[in-house]
Amino acid sequence: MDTGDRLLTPGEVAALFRVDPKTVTRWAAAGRIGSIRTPGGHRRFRESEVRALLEGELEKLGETR
Amino acid sequence: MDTGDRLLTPGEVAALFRVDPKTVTRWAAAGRIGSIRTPGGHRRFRESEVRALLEGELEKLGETR
DNA sequence: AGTCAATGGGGTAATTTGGGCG
DNA sequence: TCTGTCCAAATTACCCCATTGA
Repeated sequence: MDTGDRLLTPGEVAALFRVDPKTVTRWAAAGRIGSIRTPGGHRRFRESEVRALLEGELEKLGETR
Repeated sequence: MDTGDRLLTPGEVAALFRVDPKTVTRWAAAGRIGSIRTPGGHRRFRESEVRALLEGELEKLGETR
């Protein structure tokens, strides 16, 4: 499985959780989710970590998507 | 199987059923409806599941829309 | 170089949560 | 048993505009 290194933008993560991109930024600032910074200061998130958070919740619904 | 449907907020689900958002929260807490949590603790609901529940009840009334 | 969508930062509404009460 | 409401605290959404990314 090599899906672990792909980076997601704040907007992509926000869409997965159905929240505002700004909210994802706050999660990063609060340390709830790890984030990488571009030289320009924009945040990027590891897909593996986001998937883990999301699917960790989805499994409670009995679906594998 | 790809059930990649959107997620709904408590308020949106409440509007569909014409109930108070608090009631939707109780449904989730009682396991009557599946729910996932944002890292901040807010609930999100699967549109497909909500629709299924809603349509299922509407059919009992012989309604198509 | 120049366009345009997305992001960051700051500040302010709106929503959600959880408990308890009726 | 199920639902609506009041409350305080926490989380999230929307507004601005300068900067970054593609």
